Amino acid sequence: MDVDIHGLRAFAVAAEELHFGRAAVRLHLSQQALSKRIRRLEDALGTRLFERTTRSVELTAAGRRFLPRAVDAVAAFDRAVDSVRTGGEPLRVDVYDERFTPLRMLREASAAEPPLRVELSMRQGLSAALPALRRGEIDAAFGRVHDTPRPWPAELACRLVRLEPLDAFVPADHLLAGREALRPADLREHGIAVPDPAGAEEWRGYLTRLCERFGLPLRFTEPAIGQGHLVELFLREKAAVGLGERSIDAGGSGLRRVPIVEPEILMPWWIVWRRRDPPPPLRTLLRRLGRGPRLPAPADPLRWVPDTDRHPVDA
Amino acid sequence: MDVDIHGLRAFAVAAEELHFGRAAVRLHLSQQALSKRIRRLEDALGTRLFERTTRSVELTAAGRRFLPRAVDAVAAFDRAVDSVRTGGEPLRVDVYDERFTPLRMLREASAAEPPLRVELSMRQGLSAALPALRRGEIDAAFGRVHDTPRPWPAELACRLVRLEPLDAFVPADHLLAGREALRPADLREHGIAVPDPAGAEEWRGYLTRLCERFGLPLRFTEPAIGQGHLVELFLREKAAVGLGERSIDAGGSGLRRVPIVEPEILMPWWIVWRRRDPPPPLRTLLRRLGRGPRLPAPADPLRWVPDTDRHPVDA
DNA sequence: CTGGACCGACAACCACCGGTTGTCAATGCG
DNA sequence: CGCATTGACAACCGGTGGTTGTCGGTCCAG
Repeated sequence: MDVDIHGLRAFAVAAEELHFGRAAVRLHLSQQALSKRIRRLEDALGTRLFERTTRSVELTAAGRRFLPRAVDAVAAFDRAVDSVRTGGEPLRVDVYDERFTPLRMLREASAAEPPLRVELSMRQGLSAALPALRRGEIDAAFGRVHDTPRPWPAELACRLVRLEPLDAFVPADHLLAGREALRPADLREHGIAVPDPAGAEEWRGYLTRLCERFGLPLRFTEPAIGQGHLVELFLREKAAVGLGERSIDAGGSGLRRVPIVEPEILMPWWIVWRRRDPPPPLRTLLRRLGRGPRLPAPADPLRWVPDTDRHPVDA
Repeated sequence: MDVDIHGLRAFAVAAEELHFGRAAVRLHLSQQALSKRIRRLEDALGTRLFERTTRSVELTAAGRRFLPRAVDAVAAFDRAVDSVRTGGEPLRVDVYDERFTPLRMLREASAAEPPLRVELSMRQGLSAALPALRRGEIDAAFGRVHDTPRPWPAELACRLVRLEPLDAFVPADHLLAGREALRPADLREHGIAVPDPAGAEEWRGYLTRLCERFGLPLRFTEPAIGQGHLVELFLREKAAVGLGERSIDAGGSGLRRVPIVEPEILMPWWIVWRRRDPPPPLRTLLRRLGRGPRLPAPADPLRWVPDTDRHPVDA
């Protein structure tokens, strides 16, 4: 049982409103929670701050005496917090490429309260991002950790943060364009086309394993530069099916998106960082990204990742 | 994840100590809990406040910027709480006996701003004070924690707060009255006389260890009731030397005080309280009493305490 | 008088917070 | 090399503080 600044703030707002329901709304709590909080404060202070009836709330003499001091303490607290909140270093994160999920995840995570300042880089693959991470040039990188050079560097930690479904993208006049959904086996006679992952060996490895697993012919187009270019590359395909993240915006381009199901083909996104002494904004980011999804079991008929991705890299 | 005043207080204390272990003691936490609390604060603020190695703790630039603001916020918070707390319950403290150091220490500490309301008791020994403390009848007690019954109760915390020198007190016509200072060995042929500590086994233990260490004959007079009575008891001694705290006022009584040096004989005063949820006035008192003195090393030629007193009781 | 609206508080529930203990890794020193 | 010191990680768990559901008291209109 202890007095805390949140109690003082709750008291100050309730004293201003003299109505627990309105004060609760301002504090983003339920009325009951506010009632409890004020009660706890009174118990901790050993005195009543409000006289309450079912219809009115009034300050006691002790409450009136306390109010200016409480307001002062809350203001001093806010000043202290604000004095340091504005001056932090930006978090430097590599998001692989703008077309993919990491950028969106990072945007969402960094926009929550308190907002994180973030500096982006797009090295298009952990081959380039991991050395930068190890040199301290960036604080974190998104990518696929399997099919990267072994041994995995001991100073790096990683965590799976997303399994992004891949869908088929075909021109509107493609044979498969009218389908509601496709199974991987449906792609076998057409084959798939994706932009060459260039230096990103981990994604080349992923695609190779995907096509081996489902017996799909694989062709790499020229590397894509931005989403618009990707859409163009897919539109050029006459037979092969473009394969891309579900989040790709194909609207208005003449490109049609068809979900792949049974199993969904999942693209595993991991975040990688230096284990030792991560800066607090990175901790905040990691917390906001959460514990990540569960990997599908080997025999899961509904979701697929490569077998390699079920094994830990950072033993 | 939220910033709170306890985080600010932890930061302020850690910034003052620049040593997490000592700061944790002051805050009545384990070191790990403090480490975590600081980490949480840093995460919530989005910036590092300390640079830590296994051997040193330094403020960052952000930490230095934040510190005065944090101190200000904590002070404003304490002022607010204390402004309404003056109507709270008095702090109940046992000071052993009016003749000794604890009463003076408590008076000084409680007189500081904001003043603490205190209720005294004098149970003359931790044998009586500890059960009262455990029963919640008092909030704290002063005494010597060694040579008390084992095991030390887990719910009780303690801290050394003073090492009070003992001096010799002799009638003006005593053989040793003209001396500027005495060494313990000088007392050997005369022996020492002190009032019987009655139920205070911890002080009986202390005196026994003292006399064993320096080969001093020890005699207990009748128990003393108040300082005036103590002075009378010492004046009655023909050969033996009275032993008492330096702070005893012997002026105008015909009693002469002679310092004991090389080594000074130090009386260790500890404060004891229930670990769990100490009331805020007790927190304030503990803060004002400070970290306490350093115990002399075993081989220190200038200051002496019993060997037992160098070992922790609250393991 | 009755029914409905308003308002703060009680009760039950539970996610998670923040403490503890145990242990580890890094560092410094004799 | 062994030992001491120091901050942090890991596992654990009691309890905190929120939520939803409900209650009792009060007021007012029909």
